[in-house]
Amino acid sequence: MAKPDKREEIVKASLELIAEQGFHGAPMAMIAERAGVGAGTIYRYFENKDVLITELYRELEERIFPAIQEGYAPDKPIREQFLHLSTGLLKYFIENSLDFRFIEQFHNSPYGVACRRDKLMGTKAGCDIFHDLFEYGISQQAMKDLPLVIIFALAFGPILAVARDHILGFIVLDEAMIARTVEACWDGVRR
Amino acid sequence: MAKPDKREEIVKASLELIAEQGFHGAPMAMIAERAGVGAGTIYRYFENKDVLITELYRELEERIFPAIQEGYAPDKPIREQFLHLSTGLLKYFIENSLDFRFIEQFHNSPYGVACRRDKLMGTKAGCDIFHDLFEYGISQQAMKDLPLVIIFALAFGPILAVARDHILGFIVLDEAMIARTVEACWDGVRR
DNA sequence: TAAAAAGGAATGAACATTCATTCCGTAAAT
DNA sequence: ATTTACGGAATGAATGTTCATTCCTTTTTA
Repeated sequence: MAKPDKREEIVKASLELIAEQGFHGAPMAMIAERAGVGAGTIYRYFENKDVLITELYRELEERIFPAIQEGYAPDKPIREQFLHLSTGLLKYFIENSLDFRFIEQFHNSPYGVACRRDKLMGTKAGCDIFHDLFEYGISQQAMKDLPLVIIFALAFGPILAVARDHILGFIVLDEAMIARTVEACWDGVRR
Repeated sequence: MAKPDKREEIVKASLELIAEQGFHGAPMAMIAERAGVGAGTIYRYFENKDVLITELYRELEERIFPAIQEGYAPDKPIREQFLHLSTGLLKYFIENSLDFRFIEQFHNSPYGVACRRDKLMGTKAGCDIFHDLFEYGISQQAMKDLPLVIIFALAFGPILAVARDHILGFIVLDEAMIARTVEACWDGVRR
């Protein structure tokens, strides 16, 4: 239990500190302290800080995509599917604000650009569900015939912005407001 | 002419370096070098790096808002006004990608949060045109009756995402595509 | 008791900022 | 007209701080 335990503590401490303070409010020494380990110990589990951060991001993705697919029914109408996935994503971010904050930091950093590129080029898995849904939606004329990148922007742009506003305390999103927001996103992409 | 010249060089160098490399690819020494001044000279014009960055942001805002108001006609229908302003914003970002990249960096940093807070609280000027338009649009039942923060998210979320994708080279936005994207944003906010 | 793991002080690189000095244009003095 | 004095602008080497990373010692495990 000792070994995986420490690793986990380190990852958790990194997530918290980076989410709360940004990359630069999270020096290795502080991560070590919060994780309750020595500074050198981190390097037994992660080659360097970059690897730690990249690994953390990977682990978050692995949590998120299964979570939002909960109860996903690929046979329902496109609109329903869209609402289901988008609502799931927004709720996940609201309920796991540390994850959201970290991911935002990550995307707005040198790491993030390479990652985005991989994703769009299809090199990387993860957004596949959305990717497939959008392609299907367009082919069925249920959604606007725009490049996928733009559909992604129309769908996720507002979701991320709203999640940010909620987490920063600029607004309180209850069930109803979440539903109305996601509906509005659908209005943006639907034909 | 000598005095404003140096200051301007410093601001320009900062914009370029921060936009291209992020805050951390822009040490003061490098800014000084690119500006063609000594490292100490920067401190004759700006108290410290924070002040330099904040000042730079302020100057950018002063350029942007007038630019997108070009030809704005407050008597046209709400839809037209929305399309005009949003198109202007998107085009500005595409044509001034350094500005866009810097602003994104800024918003995703400790500076940015305080700034957003000020904006939403109405403490800060700038978004007034949008603010007013949205409030009017809602009151006229032309736009969805959602909190302003959410309307902002629906309108600007996609615009910023699309500008980012264009600048990173994931897509090429021509006139037609810009128009279709902005129309889609309108679909998101309109009743 | 040997090997693996953990610890944390020591190291050195990167950085923002400072400050003693130089430079240069203007103006007073001769 | 030439020299001298002055003051603010500019400079960049020096400083002190903050980190990521290393390395050697101590502790735990097998």
